[in-house]
Amino acid sequence: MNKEEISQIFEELAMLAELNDESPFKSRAYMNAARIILDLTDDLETLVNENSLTDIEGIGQNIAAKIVELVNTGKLKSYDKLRALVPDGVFQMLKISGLGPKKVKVLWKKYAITNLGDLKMSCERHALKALPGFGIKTEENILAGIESLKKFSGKWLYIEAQRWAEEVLSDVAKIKGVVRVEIAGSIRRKKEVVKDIDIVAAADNSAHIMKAFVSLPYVDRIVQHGKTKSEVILNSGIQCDLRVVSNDEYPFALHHFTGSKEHNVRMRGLAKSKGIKMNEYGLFEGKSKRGIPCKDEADIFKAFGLDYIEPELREDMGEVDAAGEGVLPQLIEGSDLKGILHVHTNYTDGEATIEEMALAAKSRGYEYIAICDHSQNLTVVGGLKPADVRKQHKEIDALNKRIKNFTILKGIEVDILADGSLDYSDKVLSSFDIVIAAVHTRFKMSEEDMTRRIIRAVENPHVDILAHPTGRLLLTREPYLVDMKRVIDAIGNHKKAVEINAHPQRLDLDWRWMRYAKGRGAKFAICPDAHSTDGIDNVINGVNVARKGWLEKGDVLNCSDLKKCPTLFDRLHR
DNA sequence: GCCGTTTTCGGCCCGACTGTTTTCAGTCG
Repeated sequence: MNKEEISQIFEELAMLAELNDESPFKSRAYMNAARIILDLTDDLETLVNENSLTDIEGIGQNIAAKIVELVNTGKLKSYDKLRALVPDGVFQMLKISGLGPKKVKVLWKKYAITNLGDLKMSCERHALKALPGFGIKTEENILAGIESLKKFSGKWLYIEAQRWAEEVLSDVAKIKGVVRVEIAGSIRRKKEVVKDIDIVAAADNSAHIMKAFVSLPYVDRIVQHGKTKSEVILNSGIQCDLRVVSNDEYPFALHHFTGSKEHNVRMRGLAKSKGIKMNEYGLFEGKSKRGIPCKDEADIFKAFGLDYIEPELREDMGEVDAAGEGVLPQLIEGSDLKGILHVHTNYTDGEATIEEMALAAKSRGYEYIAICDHSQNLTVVGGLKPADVRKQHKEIDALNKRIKNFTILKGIEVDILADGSLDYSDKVLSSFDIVIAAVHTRFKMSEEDMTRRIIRAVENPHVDILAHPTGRLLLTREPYLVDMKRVIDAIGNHKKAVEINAHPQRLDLDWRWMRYAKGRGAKFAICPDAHSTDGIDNVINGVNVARKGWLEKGDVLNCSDLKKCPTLFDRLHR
C-alpha cells in the first residue's frame, strides 16, 4: 500500500469522524496526518521497521498504530468497520461546496439520501426545505454545487489560474479607492495545482469595491457578496475570492490569505507562545485593542524575530524554525539561469530549427542551449537514428562557428529502454556533450521493475541528467510507480542531476522531494522541455517550484556560466 | 487524536458570510 492510498484513508477517517460527531480536533488530527504522510520523503515501511513513526510531529501512538497495520496488512480493521456503514455517495456529497458534515448527515440519516442523483431530485422537488436548517436557498446552492462538481474537477494548473488571477488583479487595481492589491493564496505560493484565486486589497471604503468586483464582465455567478469579503465563479469555472481591508491591516491580511493554512497555524502558535494574538487584522499584545504596527509582511516576521519568509516557502515544512535560526535559503531566481537545457527541434517533434531555438535563447539573454531531441526508440515523433545524430552535430558545429557569444551544446533526450539500458550504443552516446535519460514507454511496470530500470540508467556513465522522473502529467496522468527515494539516492551517489521539467503540466521532479535530493548530493537541471521558441519561457515554472523546494542557484546546473566553467557537465562525471 | 519548561488533563487559530433564524449554526478558508 503506497503513501497516496494510506493518506486517502486518513482523509476518509477525518470525514468519518465528522460524520460521527466526534471531536473536531480528532478529525483535524486525521487530516493533518493525511497531509504529513503525503509529504513524507522517508519510506513508510522503513519508518515502520525502525519504529520511528511517532518521532514525526502530528503522529502519535494511535495514528502510528494505524499506519503500522496498513503497511503490514494492507488493511485497517477499524476503518473498514466504520467505512462499511457509510455509502460512497455520502462522501461525494461532502465534496459539494456549501455542504458540510452536519448537513450531509441530516440528509443521509433523516432523509436516506445517499447519492448525488437522489440529492439533485430532492432539491428540484423542494423536498429539503422542510428540514431544520435547510431552505429554498440551500436547495439552489446544492444544485449549483452539483453542477460545478460535475463540470469541473475543481483543480487548475498554476499557469491557467495565474493568468486569470492577473486579469482580475489588474481590473481590481483600477477600481477607484484601491490603494494596494495583490494576488494571495496558493497562486502566490506558486503551488503547481490550485483550487481558487485569492485577491487581497487595501481600501477605505470596501462596499463599492465589492460591488465593482462582483460586477466584472467575466463573473459567471456570485457565491458570496459581503462588505469585506466576496466570492464569485468566473466564466472559466474557477472560484475567485476578494478580501478588502484597511491599508493598516493590509500586510496582516496579505499574510493571512497567502497561507498556507498550516503555515498560519504555526505562526499563530508562535504568536500565542509570546502572548500575542494574531489574526488577519493585526498582532495584538495581551488584551490590547491596539495592534503592533507593521508596514509590510517583513515587519510581521520581524516582530517575532524571524527573517522574511518567501511566500513559496510557507508550507509549514520547517520554514518558521529556519527563519528563526537565520538559515533560510537564498532562493534561486529566474535571472540566475545562464543556459537552457532540453529543447526539441524540427529534427523530431519540435516546431523550430536548431538555429531558431538558439537565437531565441540568445535573444532572451542566455549563454548556451542544449539541443536534446528524442532518440530512435520514440518512432512516433521520428526519434533520431545514429545517422540523424551525425547530421545534427554537423549542423551544430557550423552554427557554433557562425553565432557569436553563444554556445549550442549537443544533447539528447535518450530513451531508457524497458531493461534500463539506453537507446544508443556507447559510441553514439559518447558523441554528445550532454545526455538526458527519460522513460517514455512501458509505464505500467511494477514499482520494483521501474525503480531498477531507472536506477540502471542513472548508473550509466554516459548519463548526466534524469528527465521528468515520475512521468506525471498534472490533472491528467498519474505518475508511474517508482521508488523516488531509491532513485534520488542513486542520483546523489553517482553525482548526477535530476531534471526539474518545467513544462507546466509536468513540474517533475516534484518540489516536495527537492530538499531530500539536495541533502543526498544530487544536482538539479531546470529544463523547459521546449517544443517551440516560446516554449523556452516555460523555465520560469521550473524556477517557481525550485523555490518551493528551497533550492539556491548553486544547486542548479544551468545556473553555471559556460565561460567560467567550460566543462560544465564534466564535473558530473568526477 | 496530538501534545507537554503549566507534562497525563485540558487545551487545540480565528473570523466572515449565508441562510435560517430571531441570536446562531454551519461552512469555508
